[in-house]
Parts: sequence; structure tokens; C-alpha cells
Amino acid sequence: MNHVPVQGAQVVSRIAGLLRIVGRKPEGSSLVELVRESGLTRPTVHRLLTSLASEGLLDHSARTGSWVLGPEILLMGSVASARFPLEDIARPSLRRLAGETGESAFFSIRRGAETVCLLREEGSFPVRSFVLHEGVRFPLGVASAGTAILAFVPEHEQEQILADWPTHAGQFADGHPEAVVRASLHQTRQAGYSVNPGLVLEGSWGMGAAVFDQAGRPAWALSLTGIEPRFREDRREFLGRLLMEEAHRINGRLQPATG
Amino acid sequence: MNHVPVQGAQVVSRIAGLLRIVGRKPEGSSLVELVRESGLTRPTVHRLLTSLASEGLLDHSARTGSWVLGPEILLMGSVASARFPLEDIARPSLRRLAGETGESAFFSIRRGAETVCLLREEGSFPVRSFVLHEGVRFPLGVASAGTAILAFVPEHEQEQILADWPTHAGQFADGHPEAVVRASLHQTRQAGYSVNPGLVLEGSWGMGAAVFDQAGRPAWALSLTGIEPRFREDRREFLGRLLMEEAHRINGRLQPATG
DNA sequence: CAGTTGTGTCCATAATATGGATTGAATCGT
DNA sequence: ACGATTCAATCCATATTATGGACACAACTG
Repeated sequence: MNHVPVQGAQVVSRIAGLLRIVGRKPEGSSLVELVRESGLTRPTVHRLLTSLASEGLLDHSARTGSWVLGPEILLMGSVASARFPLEDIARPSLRRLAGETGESAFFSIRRGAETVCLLREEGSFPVRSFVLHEGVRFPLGVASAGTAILAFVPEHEQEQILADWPTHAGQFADGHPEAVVRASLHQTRQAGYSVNPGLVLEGSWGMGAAVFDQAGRPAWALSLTGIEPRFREDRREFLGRLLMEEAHRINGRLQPATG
Repeated sequence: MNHVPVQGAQVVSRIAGLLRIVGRKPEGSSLVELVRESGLTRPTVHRLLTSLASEGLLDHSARTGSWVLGPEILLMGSVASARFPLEDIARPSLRRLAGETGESAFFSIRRGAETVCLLREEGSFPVRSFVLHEGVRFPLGVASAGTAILAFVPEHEQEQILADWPTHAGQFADGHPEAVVRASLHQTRQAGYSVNPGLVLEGSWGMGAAVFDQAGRPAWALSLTGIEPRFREDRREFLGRLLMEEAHRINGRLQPATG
């Protein structure tokens, strides 16, 4: 949880943190889980959650006891997406990717030093990975989407992240030694697309391509995931070309996500 | 702003209020506007906005000075919509409605004693009303969507709202005397669809049909808007039938929005 | 260039959120 | 069947934290 409250109102920071955690999993989170992840005390978390729920920002499933994003978030999200017409712009590409490859296709956005999965389109192939779904966050440089984006970020920003790699990578530091990441970034710049050979979860492979905003910055990514046998050498070129083709169609059509 | 902070954390209530106000207009709101609408003092609003922006929940356009919903809202909205697959379920109906009628079509949700516009699909007819768009809220019973929903709400809830109609209707009380609303509700129950003969804005007509959730409650609505000549008597039956047909397709397919 | 309107910042004060402690409910293991 | 364990909910004295009056500044306006 590397969020530095900037000034004043740290309640805002706490609330935002809780919302983010709840928003990571569509099925929601339990109180203890939120206490653990947020680092706050139980009474505080409980009170904030209750208040947020009474405002409609969260929902509390009495049955399972889990907290999920509420209807007001849905409403606001609907308004926010007027500025980012993802369904219109990215969805068709995901449909084509999933359709032509059979794998599951994803659309992610860069948020600071993270990527967040925004859209998912299931493929037809019967074995599917559920590591990635809407709301899942990875540090930049981890997983195919984050690698595709980081590879095309300005060098000084890249170095900033790599300089303190273990901290940045957090729980993924083990499976992603700095040298491997650097090599992967280099490879990505060469090929134009990234390959994640099951580093996040063994056997669960992925490939990604960066999508650039109007200002030419890598702000989004398309990616595919599936099991290892579907990402063998001979198929990679085909998948990579497809990803880059679709990324190219979206390039420049989405506003930069400032902030 | 009829929001009663339930317990504890009233900052949450303030924050939620601000987010709601910002979320009413896709183009965002200015600081003064937010101060006026929220009833808070300027420094407080400013501090909260700044904090919210630093968390990515809002964006601050330095150029226009207006505050808009930020990328984090988009992300969370994307996750929340996994629970309410509006694009999959409601969008096709809107496309058909707009396509077959030429008018603009809308999908709204009931939130407590309000309706909130969630989706908009522009029609082809060259004169279009922009009274209704994503994020716009009306008191239940005002505008065609709110009338369609209120008409099928359990009678005691209906009476609860009508009992204190002027307060509930707020700025719309003038154009919507209680007697007119009662008649309109009755009419809606008879026909199955609602008609708003330009009560919100003269010349801007609308028609709506309620959509019921799995529990059989009127929780959503489809509606059409356009100018008066397009809603003359002879065309209303056609539009009403179309609305009800599409509403019927969606009925029961959307979860109830608890809270 | 004085008047107006809107934005941004400071800081003493008071109000508000905090969290340790307690109780209650539910699930588990033997 | 029952103590042990885990999780949820609530209370309330305390001090941390948000508050808003006052001030400063910038951008228009007539």
C-alpha cells in the first residue's frame, strides 16, 4: 500500500485505500482482510465501511459478510466512462483477440507505478486462468501488460522503478529478479510485445502489447493469457502480431489518464 | 441534498456528497459550484477535493478549473459493473430503441428516492435534448423514467413519497403539482408506460417503461426523449409498445441494487 | 484601475475520528 | 457436546485531525 497522503484529510486517503482494496476482487473482501491489507484497526475499518455502505459506495452482503463496491460506484463509473469510452474503443479489440486466439483477452490501464485490469473477454479454450480479472493490480514490470507498458516508459522513469525493484515488486520480487525483468523489457522493446512465461503463476503464460495515449505515452495495454502449451515459440509470433495490430487500432484514441 | 449521515464518520458523508455532485455532470463542477451544492465551506471543499484528486478519485483540469471524476472511479466502476453487466444486458435494448425510433434512449436506475441516468444512446433525429445524460438525477416521480418506476413501487412507499411531495420534488415541485403526478402514475399503471409531456423542460417530451429486478421490484427504467412533435398521440402507442417490449427482455436479468 | 468573482493557503480551535477493551455470534476440532 | 478460535459489532474517554474564518492572490470586467 504505497500511498502517501499528500496533505490534509488523511481520512480521504484511508477511504480511498479501502475502496481500492474492495475493488480488487469482484467478490469483495471481508472485514479482517481489509484490516490486514489497510493496516488500520478493526473499529476504524468497520466504522468507515459502515459509513461508506450507508452512502451507497459499498454494499455489505449480510449473508457472506463480505464488502463489495456499491451502486453509487457503479453510477459514478458510468459517468466517468463517458470520458473514457472503453467499451466502444477497447471491447471490439478484445472480442477479436479472444475470438481469433481462443485465449482470454484483457485490457489494462497504467495507474502510477501499477497496472490495473479494466476489461476481460473470455476465450473459448476450455482451460482458463483466473489470475487476471477486472480490478487486479500488478506493479509495473510484472505480468505481460505491465511489462509491455514499462518497456516503453521514458528511461528515467523506468530507472526510477528498477532502482528500488524489490520494494516495488513486493510479493512478486521472488519470481521476478531484476535481471530477468531487465532482459524481458529489452526483449519487449525489440519484439514490440511482451511475454510472461508463467512468472506470476507457474504454467500461466501471458503476452501483451502497449497502447499509447494521444501524447504518445504507454498508458494502456492489451494482453492475452493461457496455459503454457498455447504460448509455445511457434505460436508466439502470431499472437504478438495480433496484439500489436489491435493495439495499433486503439493507439491515440484514448485520453491520457492524468493524475 | 437529502443525505442523512447514519453514524460515525461524517467525513465519509461529505466525501460521498462531493463525489455525487461531481458525478452529476460529465464536464465536472467548479469549486464554487461544489461549495454551493454541498453546503460546506470553501476551505473544506477545497481540501477534500485536493485530497480526492491526489488519490485519483477526482481529476482537476488546471485549464478550466473544473473537477471531474478521476481514473480510480473508472477502475472501480469497471469492477462494479461486473456485478451489473449493463453493457451486455441494457445496451442492446437501447441500440434497438434508438435505432427503431430515431429518438435518444436512456437506461436509468432507482437509487432510494431518486433515479440516476446510467446509459445514453443517441438517436438519429437531428433535434436532440440534453436534459438527460449519464449521471443526471431526478426525484422519483419526475421525468418519464422516474414516473415509470414510481408507478410500480409498493403503495405504501409511493404514499411515503407523495405525502411530502413538495419537499421530495424540490426544484421540480413547480412544474409537477401533486395532482398531476398522481394522475400520471395512474395513467402509467394503466398503459404500462409513462409519458412526460415536457414537464421538466417545455417541449422536451419523454416516455418510459419500468424494468423489474429478480425480486420483481421496479429498479430500473428504459426511456426515450425527444421534441413534442415526435411524441404526438398517434405515435405514442408505437413507442410505448417498443419500450415495454425491450423492458420485458431485461426484466429479471439484473440483480437488485441493495443499499 | 477599482470592483468583482473565483481559487488557493494558514493556523488556532473545537469538533471528530480513533482504537483499546468488551461483548456477541459463528465455526471448528475432538 | 463443549471449550477454543476466529470474526463481527459496539462503546466511549482521549487526542488526533479536520474545520473554517481570515487573508492573499490571480483573472476578469466595466
